[in-house]
Amino acid sequence: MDVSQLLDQLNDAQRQAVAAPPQSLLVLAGAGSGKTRVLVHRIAWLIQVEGISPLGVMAVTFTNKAANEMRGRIEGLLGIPVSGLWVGTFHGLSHRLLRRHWEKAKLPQGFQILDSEDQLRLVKRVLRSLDLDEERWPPRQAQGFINTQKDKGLRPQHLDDTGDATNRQMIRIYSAYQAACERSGVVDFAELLLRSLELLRDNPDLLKHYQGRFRHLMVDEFQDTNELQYAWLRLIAGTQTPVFAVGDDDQSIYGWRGAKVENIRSFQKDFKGTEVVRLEQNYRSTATILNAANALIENNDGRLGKQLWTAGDQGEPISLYTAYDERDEARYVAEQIRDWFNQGNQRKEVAVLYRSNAQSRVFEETFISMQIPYVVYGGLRFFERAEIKDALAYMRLLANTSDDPSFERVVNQPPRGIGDRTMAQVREFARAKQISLWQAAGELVQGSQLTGRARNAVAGFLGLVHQLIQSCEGLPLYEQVEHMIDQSGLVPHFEKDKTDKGQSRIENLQELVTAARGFRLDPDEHADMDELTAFLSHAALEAGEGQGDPWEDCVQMMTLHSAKGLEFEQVFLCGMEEGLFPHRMSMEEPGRLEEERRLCYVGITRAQKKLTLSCAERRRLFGSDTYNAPSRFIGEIPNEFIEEVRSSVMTSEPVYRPSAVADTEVGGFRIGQHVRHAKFGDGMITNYEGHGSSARVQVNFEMAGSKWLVLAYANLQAV
DNA sequence: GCGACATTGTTTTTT
DNA sequence: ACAATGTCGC
Repeated sequence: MDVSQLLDQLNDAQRQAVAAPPQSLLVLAGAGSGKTRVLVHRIAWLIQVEGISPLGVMAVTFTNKAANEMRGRIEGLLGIPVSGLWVGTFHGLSHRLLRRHWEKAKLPQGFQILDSEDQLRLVKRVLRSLDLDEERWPPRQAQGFINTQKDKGLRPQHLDDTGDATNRQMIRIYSAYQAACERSGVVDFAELLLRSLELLRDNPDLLKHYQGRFRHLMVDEFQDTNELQYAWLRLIAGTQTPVFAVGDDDQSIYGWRGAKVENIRSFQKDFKGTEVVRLEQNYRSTATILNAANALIENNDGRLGKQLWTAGDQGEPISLYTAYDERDEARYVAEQIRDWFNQGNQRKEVAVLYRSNAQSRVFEETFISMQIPYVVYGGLRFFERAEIKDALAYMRLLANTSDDPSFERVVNQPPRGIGDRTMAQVREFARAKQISLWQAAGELVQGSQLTGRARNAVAGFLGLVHQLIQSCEGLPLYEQVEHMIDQSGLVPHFEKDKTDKGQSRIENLQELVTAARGFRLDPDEHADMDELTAFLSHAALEAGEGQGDPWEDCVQMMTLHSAKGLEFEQVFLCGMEEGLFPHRMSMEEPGRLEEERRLCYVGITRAQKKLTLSCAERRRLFGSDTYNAPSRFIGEIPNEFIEEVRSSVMTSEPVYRPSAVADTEVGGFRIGQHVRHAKFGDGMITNYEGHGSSARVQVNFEMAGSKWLVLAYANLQAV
């Protein structure tokens, strides 16, 4: 393609970024400002104009989807398939390095990847082996601790024993967990990154090789990087390689899982001579929507600063619907969508966005009853289904018999009489001799420790896997999967469940064969792997699509988090209520509240033409009624952009609708009332939920701040 | 090994 | 409210 064309399609700021001299650059790309476009054009520019070989470019993203899209668009732009260009996720690229240099990384060649669920199972097992009570040491907390440490680049030996008993125990758990991983030849997600970082750091020749190879690094969604990812980037970049980082501090919504927006600031210090380019022209939304978004985000402190603008029209005002309850809210949205569709628009151009997944239910019920097709994003994905994970565990044992987590998973799945008793013996034996469960089981069967029934059962399982290994030798991947499904006994086992659940499990197993048949080795991605290992890694790193039928014209339903990066002509932002959004768990801390606000900003900026906000006066949540005030975020949008709407039809609501007094009164107190508490002093009731003895009120105390109190115990005095 | 019953937690999610 | 675990008795 003609070089000049690369720049022709861009605005000034975009062009400045794309054609920048080869130095580090920070692109602050507002929502809808053509971020991916700039990234893709920059790569094309480097290859075509700067004469950089595709081999010299690495582009890192967070999701596989983003990586695939980027690769596709680069190839579209250049008109040829680009091989040798490393485009992938942090985890995918780390994985690639580890497979290529498994020996130097001190990993077994057939190492397997644990997803979060596998990891949690393993943590539980480690806790049991340390004889720790799960009540006192919640597995999830231990898992969180381990991942947090790894995300900071810390190994157990780096952690200080602060003298705190909890901390000491956590370090002990982390150590034991890590030892279990090493013995089994498995790595968790964080380990992929940390291990590859250590690989490069501890092998200067390797590091030099990769630093020499990659002449340019590109990072997408830079605001979402955590400490470890940023350290990984810095290591690979070294002192010479320019990094092209694209991000938006206003769209940082993953702080809760370790993302550090601060990395954006550090970037300018860590990479000397970094230029900053702001992309502020928005090509997505109407001026009204953008102005609302700008006004909202102004309420956050410490932003790098950005003002989105558009050359387009004002567009329609933002609608605000205040519903009686969540059913009324869903009904209103459904009607609006029906009208929209009847006016000749597509349903798939409409998104219903909410803060938490539980909110989707009412919408689903309403859409079904009104016969509006919809898709919900973000359920269980294909490779995460229990039956698929069972099947994959068998396949993993074929690849690596010392994979203890997989052994544990299927040793008695389907049930074959190997109970806790027997497994306890096997585990103990394995621990004593420092060998894998597989080896331990083998030796126990050989020896005389196991008796009659248990011995037969274990021998049966070992024989089954042995036989699978032999019969799969040299077969194409999908035939291996077929063999495994035939011989494992999983199908007869699931057949016992006569419900459609059992039926669908069997269908999924069939689907796994299809997936295996369709699996193609990618020469870049899977260079150092056999077909089975490549397939298993693919399954762990790319869990497959959630639900979603791209052919049907469906309303799109998803959480605000999963909406990031997407756009729709019409967007409904639902459940705009204090406690729900901002979520109750994030309301107290200023930092977390700001993240909620950014989430709202993300939601608003998804809309191209029309945005509707909705909230409900009463909402049934966790079994009891809650009465939430409208979200503060609604108030942060200037009134001039908002138009309150009423339902077009009379609802049946008045039948149940209690009087205003009854509505806001509980146990003799009402919202707005001033009360006194023995310990917290004076305050005002701002909210309540539940009835009778379980009724709780939220009181904003003058001195002690906002608290939820159970009315029955709080002994509040009216002031 | 399975079904019945109790307990528990319930923001967001990728890899 | 409700689903997803965990526990217990046969």
